[in-house]
Amino acid sequence: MSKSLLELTPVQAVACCSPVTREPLSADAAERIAPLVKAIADPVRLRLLSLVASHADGEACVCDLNDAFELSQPTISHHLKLLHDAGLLDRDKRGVWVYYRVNATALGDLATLLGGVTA
Amino acid sequence: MSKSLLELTPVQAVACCSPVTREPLSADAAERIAPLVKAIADPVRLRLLSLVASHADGEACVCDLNDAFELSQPTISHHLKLLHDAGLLDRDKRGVWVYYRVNATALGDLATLLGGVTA
DNA sequence: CGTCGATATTGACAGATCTCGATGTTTGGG
DNA sequence: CCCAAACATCGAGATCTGTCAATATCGACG
Repeated sequence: MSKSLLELTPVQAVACCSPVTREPLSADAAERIAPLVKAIADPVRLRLLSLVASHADGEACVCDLNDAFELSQPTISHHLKLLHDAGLLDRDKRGVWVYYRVNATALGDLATLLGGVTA
Repeated sequence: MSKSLLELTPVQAVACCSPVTREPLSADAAERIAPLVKAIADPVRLRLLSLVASHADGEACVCDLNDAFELSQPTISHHLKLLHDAGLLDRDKRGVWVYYRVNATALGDLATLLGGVTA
């Protein structure tokens, strides 16, 4: 992997912030938050997230996910990587198969950040 | 405006849906939700939203917003249009000035949709 | 070992997005 | 009227993104 181990995933960089509606976001904070939002700003990734989240046992095998779309395997792999890099999906390789599961904390933080209402 | 009056803004098309984590999102629903998320998937637009939301009286004049960025006036105008088209910002023209205010319901719906946790 | 099946990575291309300068539109004032 | 100021729209250029085919990697199993 080309990414430094010292780097934070977008979601880690965001967990600290108060809701967007409370006080003006600094340019710096906005630059850190945007990638996280971008990660879910795509119909395929929204469905992937949703599929994994609502799957039995809370996890889904890539093979299942591939079958749910009329897209090539590399394309699904690409989207999963983006979600994983953002910290929204955790990955678990067991044998030849790879299972993804939602990082609920990450999603929750993001929702709180946006909502402001949701305490 | 080139947009039909019968069309829904992204946020209107989304308000009906249950959280992403509850059940698999249909391809159709995902296509409707994604534009709304895209609308806030940019650092400038996140800051604009935040600036408007946290502004005194809950509204901000474009002139104030322009001054908060080192970007050209057309660029800010472009981003405000995207947020407005998504249904996240309401617009109110008074004389020569234009005031934007956050559509709290829209933001709340979006947060709920993502969080699932937040009831 | 050699092969096969499951994922990931790479390289390339089309289309979307962000930004700007130039220009248009609307409103209030002189 | 005509101008100036506030904001929007247009057109263009550079960069980013989604997708695929081809290929690499990695683990299981004869």
